[in-house]
Amino acid sequence: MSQPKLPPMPEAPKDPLSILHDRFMDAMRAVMGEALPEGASPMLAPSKDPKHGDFQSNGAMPLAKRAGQNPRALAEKIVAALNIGDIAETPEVAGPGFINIRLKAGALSGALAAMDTAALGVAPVSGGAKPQTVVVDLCGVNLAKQMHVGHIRATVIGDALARLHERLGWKVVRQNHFGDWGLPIAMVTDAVKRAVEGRRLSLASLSLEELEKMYRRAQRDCEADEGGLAAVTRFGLGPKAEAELGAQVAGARENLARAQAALVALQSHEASHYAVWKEISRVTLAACFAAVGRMGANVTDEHTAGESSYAEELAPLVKDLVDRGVAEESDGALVVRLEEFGIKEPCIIRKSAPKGVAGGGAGGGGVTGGSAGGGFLYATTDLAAIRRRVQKFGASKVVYAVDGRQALHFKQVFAAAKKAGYARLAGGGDAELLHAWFGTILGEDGRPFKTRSGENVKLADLLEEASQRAEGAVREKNPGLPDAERRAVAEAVAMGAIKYADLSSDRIKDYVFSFDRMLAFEGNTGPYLQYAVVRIRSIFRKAAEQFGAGEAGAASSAALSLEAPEEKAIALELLKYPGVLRSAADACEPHRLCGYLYELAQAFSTFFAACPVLQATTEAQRRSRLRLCSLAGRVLADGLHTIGIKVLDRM
RNA sequence: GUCCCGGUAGCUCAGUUGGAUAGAGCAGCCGCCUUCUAAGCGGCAGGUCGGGCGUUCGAAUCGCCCCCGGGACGCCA
Repeated sequence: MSQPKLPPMPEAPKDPLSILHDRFMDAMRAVMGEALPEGASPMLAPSKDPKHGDFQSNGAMPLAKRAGQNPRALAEKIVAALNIGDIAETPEVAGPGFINIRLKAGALSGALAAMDTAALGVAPVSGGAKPQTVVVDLCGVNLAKQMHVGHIRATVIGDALARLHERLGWKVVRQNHFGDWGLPIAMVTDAVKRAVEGRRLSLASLSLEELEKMYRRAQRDCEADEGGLAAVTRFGLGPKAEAELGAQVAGARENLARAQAALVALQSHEASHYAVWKEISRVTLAACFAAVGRMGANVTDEHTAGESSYAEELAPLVKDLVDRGVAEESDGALVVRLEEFGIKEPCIIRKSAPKGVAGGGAGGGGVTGGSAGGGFLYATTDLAAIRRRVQKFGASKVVYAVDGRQALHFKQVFAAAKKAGYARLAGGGDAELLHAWFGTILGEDGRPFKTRSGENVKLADLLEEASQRAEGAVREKNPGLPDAERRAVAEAVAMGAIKYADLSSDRIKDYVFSFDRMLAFEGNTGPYLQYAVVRIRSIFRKAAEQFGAGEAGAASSAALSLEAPEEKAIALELLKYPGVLRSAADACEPHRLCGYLYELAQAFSTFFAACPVLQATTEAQRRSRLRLCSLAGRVLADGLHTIGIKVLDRM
């Protein structure tokens, strides 16, 4: 068959959209000459309604507005100057100045064949040069605490953003910013250490449940009810109340003092404290990696950088900021002022000196930070992290998958880092610092998702429940599956359902968590997408049975004929893939990819119902359709992999 | 009080630098399995895009003012 002549394609094939874009720019320049404004664009987009062709250009209208011309007349002029006869029919001008373009059948199949490569038409961002580095901050667990629903988003969104960048050829460094340092950590370390010494606890068999209880208790035991005591004394509520509160306050003060001593011991790596802390850390992370691994997120020990790993850097960092005049004193605290960034609230990097005991805070700077001030704060650690990520890891982009409530904090830290020069790139300019924030997971009552008793829902429990529910569903829908495969399928379906529910809506919004909806397996869900892949793979199994093992191979180079509207619709959908990936990564919005994959799956399902593949009327049609199935299947599988969802052969 | 984010069909959500008749899914109703997995497909019905004013050929989208909900606001992380 005669393929249309396309412009030379050295590396990645040019998709019809970028070809059209170039030709339109030429035509617009020809029509407007010098008057063509700087950022002018043909504003090409896929048409929403097939009646309006395959693509439309909306650029003539704004152009006419700025030039004070009649939009329709300008559109006509652009069309007259347009040279796209090789790939498209003569465009029509419609309405106030829309230009509708219909591709020639050969151009569509040619473009589709061009993207039928291992890379699926996706060119690496670096364009063959040395890949750029992006750091993705994700997961964010805390020592001695179980993961709960709140960690789903930081993990799943962060992992998806990392995968998106990897897919586009970035070098990705994942960083699990582990909350393993500071006074609260010292409290629980001290409590565990004493329990072990008192033989009430065995270090060898610590469980995270126990640790979490001890963490809460230790914190409570350090909270002195000073206000209560003052009130009791002032209002003379009796010696008994006074004595009870007095004892509470005295005990709390003692506990606090001991925790502060423990912090000092930890900072100097004193052996007995350090060993206990290390073991608590190990137990916490083991549980974290188990849960995260079950979800298929790639977060392990090598991606984990505890706050403790920055402890030694904080005092020199603060000194550096003071020496260079970046930080200044304010009410006894050290702050970086950010008015020049339009931020009123300064970034506090060291507390004012406490009246009584020294120490405390994230870094416990009261000890290592010298006598001039109090402890460091989490902003201090985050500044050190930016410095490490940009200057040591070489990141030109740092993405934080962290709860939206920290938006102001990150605004401050990003600005402070730039002011301090910690985000400066080797080649000049600052690294891009991006807070890819997300909203809260809500229960079906519209309030933050909690158990009936008001506790946080444990991540591990939630994953297990999803898996159980999915297994029931799989048993019902496909009773023929062997036990082992059924469990594997249920597991993949359950995790896919949870992750897709999280990724498929705009991350910035809160979303309502519902097992029933995500596991209904209907409509816009993870299982629907997995199912589309399963149906495609099933076709290929049957093809091998009916036509021999070589059939798939024969189809892979078959001529594509896109006659049925359902075939054409898939083709147009497939061609969007590279652009969607790029836009999702640029905006750090995985839901753009999810929406696309859902539309592709829908296009496939419609095709599946309308166009017999194995029962096609001719061998040529069968092979063309098989090739279309193959492409759809590979894009779906690639896209699902890119958002971290497993693909199955059967379900 | 200041600032940030939301408000789109009964419910859950999409809606690309302003573009054509605002789209899906669920729930409801009507069809479709002797043919590749019906976890599917086709169709019907469902909307003052929170409200108002403005900008213009054109506004869910941009500007201003309100209303409602959530969140953050210097020594917690």
